[in-house]
Order: sequence, then C-alpha cells, then structure tokens
Amino acid sequence: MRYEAVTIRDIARALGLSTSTVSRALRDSHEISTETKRRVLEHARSTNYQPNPIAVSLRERKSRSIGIIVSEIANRFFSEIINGVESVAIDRGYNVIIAQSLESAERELRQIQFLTSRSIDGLLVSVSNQTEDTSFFKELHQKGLPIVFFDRVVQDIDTHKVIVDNKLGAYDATVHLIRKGYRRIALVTNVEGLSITREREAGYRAAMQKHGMPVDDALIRHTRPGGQAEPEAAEIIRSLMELEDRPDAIFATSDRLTTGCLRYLKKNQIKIPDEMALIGFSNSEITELLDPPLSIVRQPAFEMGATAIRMLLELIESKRPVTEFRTQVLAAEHVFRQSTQARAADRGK
Amino acid sequence: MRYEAVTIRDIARALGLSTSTVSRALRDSHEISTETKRRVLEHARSTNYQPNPIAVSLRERKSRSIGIIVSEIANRFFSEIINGVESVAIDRGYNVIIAQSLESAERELRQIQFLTSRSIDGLLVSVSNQTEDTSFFKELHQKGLPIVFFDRVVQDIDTHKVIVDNKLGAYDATVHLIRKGYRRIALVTNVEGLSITREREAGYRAAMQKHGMPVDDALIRHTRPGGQAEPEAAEIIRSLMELEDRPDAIFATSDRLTTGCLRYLKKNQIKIPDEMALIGFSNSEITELLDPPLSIVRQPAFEMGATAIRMLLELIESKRPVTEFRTQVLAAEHVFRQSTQARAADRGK
DNA sequence: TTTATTTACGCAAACGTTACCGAATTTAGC
DNA sequence: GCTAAATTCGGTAACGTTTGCGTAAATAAA
Repeated sequence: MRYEAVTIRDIARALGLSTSTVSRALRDSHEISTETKRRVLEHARSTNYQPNPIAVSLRERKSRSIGIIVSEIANRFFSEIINGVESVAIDRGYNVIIAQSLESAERELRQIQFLTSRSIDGLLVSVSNQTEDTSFFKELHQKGLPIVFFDRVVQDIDTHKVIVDNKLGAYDATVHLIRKGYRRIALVTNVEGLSITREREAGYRAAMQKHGMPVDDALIRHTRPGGQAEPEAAEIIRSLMELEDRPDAIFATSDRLTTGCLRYLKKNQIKIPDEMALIGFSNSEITELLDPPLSIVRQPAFEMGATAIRMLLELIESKRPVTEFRTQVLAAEHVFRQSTQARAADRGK
Repeated sequence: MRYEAVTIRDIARALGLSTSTVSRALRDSHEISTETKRRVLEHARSTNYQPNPIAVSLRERKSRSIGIIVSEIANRFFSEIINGVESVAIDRGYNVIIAQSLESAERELRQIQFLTSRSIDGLLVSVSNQTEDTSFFKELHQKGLPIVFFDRVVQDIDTHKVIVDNKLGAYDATVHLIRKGYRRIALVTNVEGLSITREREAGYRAAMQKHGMPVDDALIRHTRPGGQAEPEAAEIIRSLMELEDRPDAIFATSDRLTTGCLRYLKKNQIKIPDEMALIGFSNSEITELLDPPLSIVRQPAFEMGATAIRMLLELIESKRPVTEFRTQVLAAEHVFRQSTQARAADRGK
C-alpha cells in the first residue's frame, strides 16, 4: 500500500507494547502469551496491517524475488514456461522478475546485471543463442547465487537443470518422417553451440543411422548466433532448394524456425507435404489450424517452468549448501498431422 | 550480488571517511571536494560497489518496481504488451512484476493484493472479464497508488488510460465485411460489461446502421464472465448455425475468440469464407499461415505497453499530485485476407 | 583583527523489521 | 519457605542507505 501504511510500531503504540513483542506476536512466537497474541492479531487485522516486505528483505538479507531470463517473452514456449514459474512462485510468496535477452549476448549480460543488482534470491536461465562466454554465470554461481538452467543449459556449470528429452524427441520425429517414406530429411536447427541443438541433432543422426540412412551434412543447417530465426530459416530453405539432390522433408527444431519454414514454403508455393514435408518443434496452440495442419514436437513448457522454479526454491531455501545437483528430463510430446503425411506417390501402399 | 557485497561502510572504512561523505560523494553532491569524490568513485569502481536497492527502497520509501496484471501471459497480445512495458522499464531502472488473472475476479483480487503487498510504486491493469466490483481499484487509487489502465479499462476511475480505437477498429472491420457482400454479420464478442466489448459493439452497430443494414440482436453474442473463450466461441457458433436465418459472416473480437471460431468452423467443415466468412481481433504472428489465411484486426500491443508504462512513470515520478488525466488512443491495424474474400457467388462482379 | 561566509566533512536519526540479551514476574520443585 | 526455572515482555542493535544538522577549518568581507 502507500500513504498511510500501518507499521508494527503503530500497533505497539496503540496497545502499549514494544515493537519486539508485536513482531513476535505476529510471528506466533512461543514466548508471547496467548492473550497478547490475540490482541495484536486482532488489532493488526482491524487496521489491515501489512508487513513491509522491503524492511523484511533488508533485515533478512533476502528479497523473496527471483529473476528469469529467456530469449523472448512473446513466444508461446517461453510464455508458457513463465506461466509455470509464476504459478508456483506466487504460492510460495515469491515474485518473479522477467527479462529477455532477445538472442543478444550483450543484452543478456546487461539484463543479468540488472537482475542481480536488484538483489534477487535466485536465477532461472535459458541462455541466448549468441552467448559463448558464460564466465559471468560461473562467477555468480561461485558467489553462491542459486541458479537453475532450463531448456538451453550450460553444460559445465554444476547446478540443477531441467530440459526435455531433446534427443529422443528429435529421434522420434525423424523416425516418423522415415516411416512416412521420406528419405532426404533436412535438419534446420539452432546455433551450433547450444545444448538443445547438440541434443536434437544427435537424435536426428541416431534415427537416420539406426534406419540405415545416410547422413548428409549438406542437409544439416544451423542458424547464426544472434540472428533472426525466421529470415534465417527462409535463407536456409532457399539454399536447400538449390541443391542438386533436394531434401524431401524438413525437420525444424524451434518454434520460430518452424513457422519460418512454413512461411517460406507457402510463399514460394512449395506443396506440403508433397514437395516437402515439414515437422517442427512448436508450442503454438493453433498448429492444427495451419495450412496444412502441422506435425509438431511439443515441449511441456508449463511443467518445465514449474519444475525449474521448484528446484530453484529448493536451492534458495536449503539450510546448508547443496552439492548434489540433478538434471530433470521431461518427455516431449508429438502430434503428427498432415504436413508429414505419406507423400502422394507412397499413399495407399 | 550475494555473499560479499561491498557496502558504503566498507568504502568509508577503507578511505577513512564517514558513510555520509561516501554516500554524498557517490551521488555527486556539491558539498564534497573533487579530490574526495575521485577517491571514492575510484574505490567504488575497483571494488565493484553496487548500491543495495533494498536499503535504498526502505530509505526512499519506494521500490522502483511496478506491477502489471493481465488476463493471461501466454497470449500474444498480452505478451507483446509486456514486451513493450519491459523494454522501457528496464531503461528507466524499474523492474516489472507480472501477474495474471486468468479471467477470474477472485484471482485478480488475490494477485493485486500480492502485488501491493510487495510495495510496488505503480500498477498497470487490464481487468479480467469477470470483474464487476472495482472497489479495490478505487481504494488503491484513492490511497494514492498510481494506476494506469490499458486495453480493458474501468471507466469510472479517473486516471491515465491507453486503449486502441476499438470503435473505429470494429467499424472498419464490419464495413469491410459489408463491402465484400456479407449481409448477416454475427458479432462474437466478449463479456458485456467490458469497456472493449461496448466500444467494439458500438463500432459494429454504427457500421451496420451507416450502411442501412438491420442490426439483429440475435446475431450479437457475448461470452460469459470467467468462461473459457474457445469453448464459448464454439458454443456460440453452434447455436448461430441453428438459426433459421443463419449468419454469413462472423466478426470475433478477441484473440482467443477468433481462434475458437476458426477451430469450430474447421472441425465442422464449414467452408470459409463461402459458408461463413471470418474476421477477428488477433495478434498472432501466423494468421497468414492459417487455413484459410485469416483477416484480422491487429492492435499495436508493444506500443500500447510502452505508452502505458510511460504514463505510469509520469505519475510515479511527478513531484506534485497529478489531477489532469488523459486517455491515449492508438490506431488498430487491419489485414484483410482470404477468410473474408467476396463469397463465391459474388466474385467477379 | 574581528566577524561573516563558505567549504567539506562527521554524527546521528530514520526507513520497518527481526533477534539477541536481559529482566521482571510467575510458576514449579522440594 | 526459598531457590530454580519458566514465562513473558522490553531495550537495543542491526540490515544499508540518505539527510538534516552541527562544526571545524578555510576563505572572504568588514
């Protein structure tokens, strides 16, 4: 509240008590008589007393707020994650301060500095696709700031992490394409350094090999660090189409890449799936309404967010320093639709 | 930062000064000698001194954080707004605490209480579709908490507001349908009490009347407070289809309603636009990829968010109480696509 | 020289809490 | 009955910062 804001001192004065007694009464200390407690609680309620969280923070040396940085809020995957984070944070009395890197390493650093300067109790991080130097995360981690990585994790920092089973998710999607008769499957994927990229690429490769299919490196394309996913996806497809031996299917590994591919294919009137099949990671809620209905790999984003903050609070509220860290792995979900139907030539077989 | 955290006192001790001198030196006070300032600044920089924002907040009696409540984060319209808010907040050294009502009046109240209990300096509000009782907003406003309403505003609270020109936006969309030859245009709109509902409905009515078309109240449908937009939209269309004199076009007035309508129409294989045209408010970035490409009314969400927080900061940072309030009106943008093409029968005319 | 003014700094209180240390009063132990 | 132990409360310092006030030294005005 603002102007009046009744304090502990007000209550103390009104009841002829000391602030320490009131404080203890409010926190239900055993060394305050039931009668006094009753009077204090009663008066606090009637005056609508609200403890001043800033004073508490100063005293307790913690802010009960945590920071989260994602690449972009206006992205269904991340907004669902934030949703999950938010929902448990509120219940536990924490507030969450959101920042976005917009895939810029420099902006990421600035935002992290801002967050830490606001004395947060912990940090939830999915790194930008441009960050190579993770030393400031390491510094923060060493200084004792609880950090939990999700989605795009940094490998060599030992702390809790939560990811989806990217390898299996990509594996299954690739196998699906193979089963539908596609042979030259292109992988349109993220920046090379990213954990999710490595894992998804590994899943793709494993599926191809397992099914005795050649892995053509010309069909594996990464976006550039810091670049805009949609135009990059377009450029990638354009160059793929110039190949002598064109791909017959595309597997895109992020929300933005998927829509970028779809947009390019439609704009250039490349028939899906007949000329080119398409499957991609996406958390959009309207992929079934697209033309054609899109096959997707969906990540349990809400759950991921909820899990991440639970792990973070575990670190924050732990009495003694945590040394055992774990990586929680969630399952991805697949929805196969028309965009990866068996090609016209193969149908009815 | 966390563990070490160098304070003003540390600097004072190291330099043989008092904390007040150091404080003043850091704030570049005129009553500190240039030499002393230099030493202090130098030492502060080398030890990476960061002022403790919590202590400052306690002292200054303000938190440099603002709250925002929207109905749902995982909605492109609102996430773009938050994006706009975020971008200017960061620059001005504020952080934003996000809350969502999920269209529940009760949850809205709880969230607002949480926000205010965290002693925010100001509040950005788009009310839930279920809130009828706005007394707690009034209380907060009277107590002096700066509030700016955006999108869904509450009329009888006198403060800054930012909205789009809902009436004109709806008017133009309706006129578009009329020009394309549609005659029985249904309005699938939000809860009745909402400001945006009234304004958009007014635009629809004005357009119909202006073009000499009868306004059939049977074609104007509102959702129920607190309900889920998508299923409600489906139910509304279902009942519209049972009408003797069916509508030939639908104008949906929110993101979720629009996709709800589209989903229902496709599921029931109602041809768009031949059996039913569809236009709707939407901020989705992939409406052109839908089947069919969707005509939309798009709101400048990012700009709306940026404007809202600028107004809020104006209130917060004003020296004397502000009594002159204004309502900023932004223009909606239209994109007409296949879903509102002239009907087959009319084409080529 | 004396007085007034400026310059440059320190002291201490305050923001609203919590927690340590006492101390007064009541209750228990025998 | 007296000592020991609970019970219940108050005083005070502390979290890190800002700021009003006081004051010594240096400078200017008389």
